[in-house]
Formats: sequence, C-alpha cells, structure tokens
Amino acid sequence: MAKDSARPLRADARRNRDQILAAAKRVFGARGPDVPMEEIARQAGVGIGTLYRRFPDRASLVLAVAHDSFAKVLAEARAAVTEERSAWDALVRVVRTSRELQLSVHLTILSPPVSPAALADPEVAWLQRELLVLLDALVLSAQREGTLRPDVGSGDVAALLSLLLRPLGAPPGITSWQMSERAMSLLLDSLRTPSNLTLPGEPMTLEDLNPGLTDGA
Amino acid sequence: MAKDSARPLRADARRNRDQILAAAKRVFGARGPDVPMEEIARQAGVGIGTLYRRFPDRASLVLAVAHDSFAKVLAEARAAVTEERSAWDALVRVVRTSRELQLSVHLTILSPPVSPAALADPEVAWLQRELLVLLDALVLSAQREGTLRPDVGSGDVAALLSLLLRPLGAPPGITSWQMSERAMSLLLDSLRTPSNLTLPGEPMTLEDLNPGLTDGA
Amino acid sequence: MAKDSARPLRADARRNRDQILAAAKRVFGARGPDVPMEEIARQAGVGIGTLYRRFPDRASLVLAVAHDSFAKVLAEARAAVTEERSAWDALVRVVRTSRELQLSVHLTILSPPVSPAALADPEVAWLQRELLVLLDALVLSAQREGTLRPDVGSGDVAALLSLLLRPLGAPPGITSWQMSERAMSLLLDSLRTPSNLTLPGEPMTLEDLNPGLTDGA
Amino acid sequence: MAKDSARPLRADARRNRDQILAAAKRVFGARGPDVPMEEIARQAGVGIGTLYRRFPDRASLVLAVAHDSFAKVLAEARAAVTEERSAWDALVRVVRTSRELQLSVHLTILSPPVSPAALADPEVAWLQRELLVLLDALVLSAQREGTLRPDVGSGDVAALLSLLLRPLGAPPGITSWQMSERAMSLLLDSLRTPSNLTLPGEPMTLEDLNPGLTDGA
DNA sequence: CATGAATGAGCCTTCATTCAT
DNA sequence: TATGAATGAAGGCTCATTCAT
Repeated sequence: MAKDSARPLRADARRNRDQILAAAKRVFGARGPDVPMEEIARQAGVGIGTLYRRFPDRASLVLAVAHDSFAKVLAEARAAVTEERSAWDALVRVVRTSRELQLSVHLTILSPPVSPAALADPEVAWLQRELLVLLDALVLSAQREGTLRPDVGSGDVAALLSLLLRPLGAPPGITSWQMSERAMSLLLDSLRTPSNLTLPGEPMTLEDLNPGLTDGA
Repeated sequence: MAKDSARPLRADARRNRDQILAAAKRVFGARGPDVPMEEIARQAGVGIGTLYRRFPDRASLVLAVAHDSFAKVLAEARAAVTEERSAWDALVRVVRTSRELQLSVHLTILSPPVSPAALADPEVAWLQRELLVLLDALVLSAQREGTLRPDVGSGDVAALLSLLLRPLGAPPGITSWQMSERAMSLLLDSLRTPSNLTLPGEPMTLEDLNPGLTDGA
Repeated sequence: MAKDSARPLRADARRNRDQILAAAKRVFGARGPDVPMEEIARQAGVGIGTLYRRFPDRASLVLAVAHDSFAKVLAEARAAVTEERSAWDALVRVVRTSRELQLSVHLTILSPPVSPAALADPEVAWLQRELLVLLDALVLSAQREGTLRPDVGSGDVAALLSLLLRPLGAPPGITSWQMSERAMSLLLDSLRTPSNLTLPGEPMTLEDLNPGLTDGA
Repeated sequence: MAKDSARPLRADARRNRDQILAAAKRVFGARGPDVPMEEIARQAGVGIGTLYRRFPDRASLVLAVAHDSFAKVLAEARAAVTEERSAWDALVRVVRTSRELQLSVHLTILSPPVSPAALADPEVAWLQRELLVLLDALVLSAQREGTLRPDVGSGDVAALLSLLLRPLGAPPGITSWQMSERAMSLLLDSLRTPSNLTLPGEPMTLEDLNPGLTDGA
C-alpha cells in the first residue's frame, strides 16, 4: 500500500528514524508545530544532518508523524470494532483511546480544514478515509442499535472529535486532563440515546480552572 | 476601567489604530498568532512603522486584540443577562453570540491554559474574571431554574466553550460554520435538563466534511 | 563672518533653537553621538518636527554643536591670551578651560582625523583654523619665553589635547574627573621647561580606578 | 584559565572563528563598536549565520575580542617584566608594545569607565586584574629604582594609558601614528625621573596635523 | 552514514526623515 | 509655526536547509 522505493533501512538507520519520529511527536505535542528542527534533532539524540537525511524537509517529518499516528489510531479503532460488544461501546472506546489521535488531529485534522500538505500525501489520505469509513459504519450501527441519536451523522461525530481532541495549548496538567475527560463525557452523553450519564469527578468550579482567580473577588 | 494614560489620540491616529486592531483580529484569527507583523500592517493599509508606533511590540498588539475582544464579549454577556427571560436563554445567547469570543479565546483562553503574556495584563485579567464570575452566576441560576444539569460547574461550561470556540484552522467556509453550529447545539443539549434538542440542519455526512472523499471509495 | 541667509529668527524660534542646541550638547556628551533625534527633542522640550525645522538633519545639528563649542573655546582662548601674564599661563588656561573643548573635540577633532562632515563646513573650518593659529602663536611665544620645551610643535600640543580631552566614556564621576585633572597636569609638565610640577591630589591607586578590584587579590 | 566548556572545534570552524575575531578586531578598531555585524562577517569572508553561530550576539563578539586582546597584552607584559633589565624599561616596553592594547582599551578600558558588559565576564575581569596588578608592581619597582616620579600611582599610569591608547578615530595614517608616538614619548617623559627625553622626529606643525590647512591662510 | 558547519532568507524592531494636522 | 504621525530603510537575530568533514 505504500513504502516501496527504499530497501528496508539498516538497523541503526531504522533506530534513528524511530527516535526522530518519537521525538517529533513528543515535541510537536508539547510545543506546537513550530519547534526548530534542531530541537527535535537534539531530543532525538541525533545530529541535524541525520534528521534531514531521514526527512528531507519539515513537511515530510510532519507527514511522517501524521502517518504514524493515524495508523495507530486506525489499528486501535479496528480492534475496538472487533472486540467490543456493541457499536456504542466501540465508538466510546475509539474516542477514549483516541488520545493518540490528538496529535494527528493537531496536524492533519479529520475534517476538511486539513493541513493541506499532509493530506496531499496519498497514504495519509488513505488512512484518513479508512478511519472515516469505519467511523461511518460505527455510527450507522450504533443508530441501528438505538444507542446513538439518529439525527447525527458520522460527519458530526468527526467534527466533535476534531474539536475536542485539539490540544488545549497548555502544559497538560491534571486539570487540563480532567477537563478533557469531563468534556468528552458530556459530549458522548449528548450523542447517546437514551442519555444516562454520570459525569466523572466533581463539577468544575472557576477555581479549578484558574486557581487563585477568586481570591480577590 | 481602561485607557487612561494618554490623551485621546489624533483623529487619523485613532483611525489607524482601529484599522490595525481590526486587521490584527482578522489575520490572527485566520492564520494564527505567528503572522508577520508586516502582513498585519499591509492588511491595515499602514506602514510597518505605524504599526510599531501604536503597538511597541507583538505582545502588546496581541494584548490589545485580546482586550478588545474580551470587552466586547463581556458587554454582550451582560446584555444577555439583562434581556433574556431565563438563565438558560441567557447562557445560550452568550454561547451563540460568542463568535466574538472565538478570537479572545484563541489568544487568551477562558480556562487555565492561558497565553501568559495576555493574562499578565491586569485589565485583561480583570475582564476575564468578570466574565467568569458572570458565567458562574448564570450557571447557578440555570441550575436553580432546573434547566441546567446539576452536575456541571461553571468550570465545565468554560472548558467546553474554550474547546468549541477554538477556530478550526480553516478558512471559515460554510461547512465549517455549520459544523460549529451543530456541534454547539449538541453541546448545549448535553448540558440541558430536560434535553429536548432538535438539531439544526441535516446530519453531516463524511461527504460534507471532505467533499470528494468518497469519490474513489 | 557667517550667518547671513536668514533673518534674525523670531524670539520663540530662537529660544527653541537654543534649547535644542543645549540639549544636544548635553545628550551627546552623556550618551555619545548616536542618541536618537527624538531623545534630543524630548530633552529640549520640543517636538521632533521642530527640531527638524531648525536643523534639517542630524549632520547639521552636530555641526551646530561643534560650531557653538568651537566658538566658545576660541573666545576663551583669546581672552586667555589677553589676560594672562605669560604665554605659558595662557596655554595652561586654554587647556584647563577647554573642558568646553571636550565636546567639540569629541565631535570634530582638532587634529586630522576629523569628523569630515563637520570640517566640511566652512565656518567650523574657519574656527578651527583660528584656534590652531592662536595655539601656534602661543607655542612659539612660550618657547621664546623659555617655558615650553623647544622640541615640540603646536601640532604636538594639539594632538595631546585631542587625546586628553576625549571623554572617558564613563558617566563623569569624581574619579574620572580627578583622573583627567592629574593626567592633564602630567601632560603640561611634560611640556614645561623647566619642569616643576606638583601634582594635585594623591597618587591614584588601582583601588581608585576600580573600587573593589583588590578585594579578592 | 580559559576556554573549557566545548570540545576543540573542527579545523574549519576554528579557522572561521579566528577570521571572524580578526575581522572584528580590525573593524571595531577602525569604525567603532557599532559596525553592522554583516560588515564584520563580510570582512571575515563568512556568512552572517556563521558569525552568529560562533558568537551568539554582538556582546559576545565584543567580549571575545576584548578577551583576546587582553590576553595578548598580558602575555607581552609578562615577557617584558622578565626580559627587560630595569622596571622602567619594562614599563616603557609595555606601553610601546601596547598597540595591541589599543583595542582592548577601546572596548573595555583599563580604568573604571569600562564597557560594563565586557567586565561582567569573569575571565576578562580576571585578565584585567592581572594586568593591573602587574602594572602596580612595575610602578613600585620603578619608583624604588628611582626612575619613576614618586608622586604617581599605578592608577595614574593606567589612566594615561587609557587616554593615550584610545584610537584617534581616523584611518591610521602615518601622521596619526607619528602623533601617537610623540605623544607617548612625552607622556613617558612626564613620568620619568630624571627626565631626559629626546623626542622622536621633528616638532609637529599645524600643517602636519591638517595638511592644506594653512593654504589659504 | 553521521555530524555539525555554513549559508542566507526572513522576521522583528529601531530610528532618521518627511508630511499632514 | 509647532506638533506628532507615518514611512521605510537598515540592522539584529533565528532557523530551515545544504554541504564539507
């Protein structure tokens, strides 16, 4: 389906490639898509030259990250479909395990406003399509099952995911994480029929969001 | 509450300042906070020097944009509280009219992951606090009213807003807008008690999200 | 011998011009020749536009400062020649009172390495020549008198002055001043025949130059 | 005593570094500390990026130049102390060979009015102190020897050096050089006991200083 | 093949100077 | 006329990318 041009890559080269990819994922996630290439190289423990040998330019690195993430998500999603009892459960699992998505989404979103560079790549496009098709099937199943409100389409679900999975832009502190958890629960509930949600944790107060905010109030 | 240090600014200077602010809002919104200053100047129809005379550095421009947006949102929110019949309606209106929020949120978010520079500014911080306090009151009222699920706090609401109002990163096409509309509706519904939502428009399909996507499928 | 083109200048204009000149002198002296024009305008209490109306560009302001300083020095030198008993005394007085020179020298030096712009101006050139001629006469007189070593020329004297009058580059603290005083005394003594110097003050120690320097030594 | 943090630097990098340093010395000397960095890069025959790779900002380049010059001077001074017969001779040699000083002095002067940035650096500060301590010893020896007037301190000597070694601001033409030579001789003589100077060259005339000056006289 | 050096385009910012009020 | 706004050229610095070791 893809990769063919190059022979399998020597062991150390392979290792380098992986380290770079891992570093890029980490760094992009933590500091946005504008980090200097050298920073990534440093974190990967390789020279800048090596990075460029592996990924001829920034775009191709971003692409590789996107590809990698998408692939992992897709695999997970397929596993969910196979292993979960109901379509709804599978859907929930896809969403929940899609922390991995967070990055791909960040870079080359599920929905139309896509980083054009990334989607230009046929493989990423293919992955994206596979994922969406799977999502579509899941949505239909769940609706047939009666667990998903009938007036939403897979496009709606993808859109919500796009929105929710976007990183919050903050160092992912506990609060930020909990916030996402609760938001996601609410979201899922809004999709569910019949709704029967119990939100995790306590209601979030202003104080939770902005510690110290109400001191002077 | 604001502007005080300097005398009122000459007419043309005032006009330029406003044009710059408007351009910055537009451009930041469309292309993120990293656009070249010259781009903003060009869009505002002024020289780069003029921009810098008015806003001594990038940070101060960002700040001004944030301030302006926050102020508008706060005003709107207060109007909503006054004019709407129920707390729920006010809440909905705040959310809905908060397209304006989109930008402020983009720059100096409601919730903790805040652009630190912007919140360092006492005035912006004050505006933010006012807004959150108002939101808090609204949440409590709505819960007393029985229209808002009791297990969410104002923090949750703010968090959801933060997430949803984030720009999608795309040129705001029709699809993108509709998507937001529907997502927001779902969101509001997930907060509502009892839920009684009718989603606007038709279910979004994959085709809606990615026109042409299923061509080859 | 100069100024002719313009009519005498209205009173307030005159005042502005003088304030600007004074400010420029002060500021150039304190912060070197690269201070922004606006800084000078501010210190002079006028708008930048006014400054430029009076002095069409930086060069012409520098020129005016040089001119002014040279003129004062020349006047002083003439007074010294007239009033002092011996050529030597006059020479000493010229040197000593030439604190005023410090600035002119800083800008358009006595000796060849001259700020070309300034000496391009016929009036400044004329002043400079007058001064040098006067100095020449003084040197000859003093040598005839037997108070100045016969193997130096007026060029040597001018050169030494150029060197010594250069500002030290420091905020003119007490030490800096004393240092100059002593250096100048030594210099004068090196020119004197017979030498009979008593240096002012105490010998300068390293500690004087660099307070705290020998703490750890 | 110096350089330690980094490994030895690749051969070509080393060469570039040296060229940059040399160019900087030359250019700073000729045109002051405000020359554009690009000018220095050009003169060094490298790209601007290379310059910045080696010296992350202007301050650090200035620092390096100062360091280098000071180190050379100190070495020379130590050699002088060792090799010259009398303290006086050593002192004279230090002064005379201190053309090298000219630059260091220009940047981070011997005496208090020091470019603060440069002296903030511990190594430069250390070099400066070493030099001053050595000078101090030399002054005392010479005074014990009876060759240096007893009423001056090492601070005076350093101050005079600071003054005299300052570049004249001109392209170092022959005249300028001779002028310095003679001035320095006079200076040394003013310090000497008993004085027995024969000045080098002929008395300098006004014509020497300003060729063409007396043309129209 | 890995490395780190070199390069230069591009963005931020300052400031001399001109121009509208 | 005085003022302060507008302008743009120039310099500092960063970083993506290419090249020599």
